[in-house]
Amino acid sequence: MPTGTPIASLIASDASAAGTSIELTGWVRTRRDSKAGISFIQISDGSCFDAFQIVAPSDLANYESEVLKLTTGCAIRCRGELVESRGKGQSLEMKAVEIEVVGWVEDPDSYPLQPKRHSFEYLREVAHLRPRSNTFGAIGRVRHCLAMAVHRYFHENGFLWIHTPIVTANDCEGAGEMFRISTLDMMNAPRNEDGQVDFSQDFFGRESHLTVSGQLNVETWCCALSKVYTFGPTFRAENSNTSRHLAEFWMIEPEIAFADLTDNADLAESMLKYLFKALLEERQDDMAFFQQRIDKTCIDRLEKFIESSFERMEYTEAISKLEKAVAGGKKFEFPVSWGIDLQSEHERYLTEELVGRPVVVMNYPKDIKAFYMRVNDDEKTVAAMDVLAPGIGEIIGGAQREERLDVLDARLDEMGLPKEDYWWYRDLRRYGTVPHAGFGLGFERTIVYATGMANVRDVIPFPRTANNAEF
RNA sequence: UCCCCUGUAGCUCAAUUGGUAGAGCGAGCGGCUGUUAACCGCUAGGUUGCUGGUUCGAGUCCAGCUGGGGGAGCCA
Repeated sequence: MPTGTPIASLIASDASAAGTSIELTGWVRTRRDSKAGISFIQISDGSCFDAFQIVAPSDLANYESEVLKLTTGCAIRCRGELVESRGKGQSLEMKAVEIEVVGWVEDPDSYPLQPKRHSFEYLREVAHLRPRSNTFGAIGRVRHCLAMAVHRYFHENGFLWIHTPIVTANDCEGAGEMFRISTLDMMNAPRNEDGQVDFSQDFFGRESHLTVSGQLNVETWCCALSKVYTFGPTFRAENSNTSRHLAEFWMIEPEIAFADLTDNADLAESMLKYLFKALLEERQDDMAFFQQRIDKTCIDRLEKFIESSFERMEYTEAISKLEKAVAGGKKFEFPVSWGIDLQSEHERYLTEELVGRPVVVMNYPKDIKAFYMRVNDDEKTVAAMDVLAPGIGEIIGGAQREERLDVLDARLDEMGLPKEDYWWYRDLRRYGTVPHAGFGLGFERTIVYATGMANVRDVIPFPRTANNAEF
C-alpha cells in the first residue's frame, strides 16, 4: 500500500504497541517547537477524528531546513518508532527518524485553513479544502458510515438495491421543477410548426430531465422482487433558498410489496433506528466532537430515538392537537383546519413542542397529496405519511401506492394528468397488481438530524444550490 | 420567487450623534518551554463588495447592482 499506517489503527492500539516501527502519511495540522531540541507535529490522515503526534528530534537531517518550516496543510511522510508519550493528551506518539515533505504549502499566509475556528459560510467558499477541517472530516466519516449502514440494513433484510435511472423522460410525480438535459444547440434549437422547440430531434428523441425521484421506476422492480430500494442522487430545480434544500441531494427510497402504510411506517422506524445505532457504535469519536462543538444534545437525542418507539399520529389527530394548541393560546401564522397542508410552523410545533422527537403523521387529505397515493376507505384521505423531525422538519415522505387501476385512473383524471404518459406505471396495476408502499428519506436531512449541523449544505461534499456550483 | 439581516486585514470581529480604520487569531522574525487551539516580544497587511448620489467631510446616510446568511413557499 502506498500510504502509511492509518492513524485510526494507532488510536485503537494500547501501550503494548510501543516499540514497533511504522510509517505515517498525512497532512500537518499544527507544529510546535521546543528549544529542548524537538518539534511536535500533529498529523491528520482522515482515518479518524484524532490527529497523531509526531515528535521530531533536532538531529533529523532536514530538521533546520524543512521540519522547522512545516505549516498547517503540508503533506508529509514520516518513518519512526511508536513510543509511549511523555506528554499529556495522548498515550502513544511517534518518534520520527525520517520526515519527508511530500507537498509544501507554497504560501502559508494565504492557506485558507488556519488552526482556528472558521465559519461554515467561509468554509463553503473553500469547499475543495474544507474536508481538512475537523468538522468536515467528521462529516465525511459520518456520511460514509450512514451510507454503508443504509446498504447493510437493506441487504441484511432481504432488499435489493435497484439502480434507477438518473435520466428520465417523464415528470411522473410533478415533484418540483426539473433540470432539462439536452444536446440541442441552445442558440439554434430546431423548431416544429408551432414554433416550439422540437425535442424529437434531441438525443433521446423527446424531452428529458434529471430525475426528481426514483420512485416510479423502483415500483416496477418492487412488483417483481418484493423488497427493493434505491439510493442515489436526485435533482430539483426549485429556487429554494433554505437550510434544508439542495438542487442535488441524495435520497433513499425503499419500496415493499404486499405491504400497507403500517408496514411502511414500521420499515421507516426500523431503518432509522438501525442507522443511528450504527452511527453511535462506529463513529464515537466524531459524534463526541459534534456533541462538544456543534450540538450538545445530539448523542442523547439519537440514544432516545433508538430506545423509544416512533410516535405515530393520524393527520386528523394532528389537526385536532393543533386546534387545541390554538385554543390554548398558541399563535400560528397560518390558520389550522382539517384539509390544510401542514405548514412548517405546524410541523415544528408537533415534533418539537408537542412530542419532542420525530413523529409520523399518517393519512392526509387526498386533495393535497400526489396521484399515486392509495385512497382510503373514507374516500377523503390517502395512505400517505410524513416523518417530521425536530430542527429539520420533514425527513421522510411516503405512501402506500394506489394498486387499483380504476381508482388510479380516476385520480389521474381528477388531476388532469394524461393516462398515456403513465402507460407502464398503469400496466403494473393491470398485470398482477399488489398493495405496495414505500418512502423517500432525505440523506442530507438525516445527517443534519444526527449531527446537529444546521445546514444541509454542510453535510454534502459539494453543495449545489441556485447560483452555486463552483466546485 | 417573496420578506428580513448582512458584506471592514488571510480568518473572527471592533470603530461612540457621519470627522479620513483597530484588536485577537493566523503569517514572518526573535525568545522560552516535552509541547498539545502553548506562551512572550517585534514586524508586515485594508482604494472598508461594486457603481453612483447626499455632504466641507461617508466604513457610517440614500439608490442600484452583486456576494453571503436567516425565514416563507415547495419539498426530501
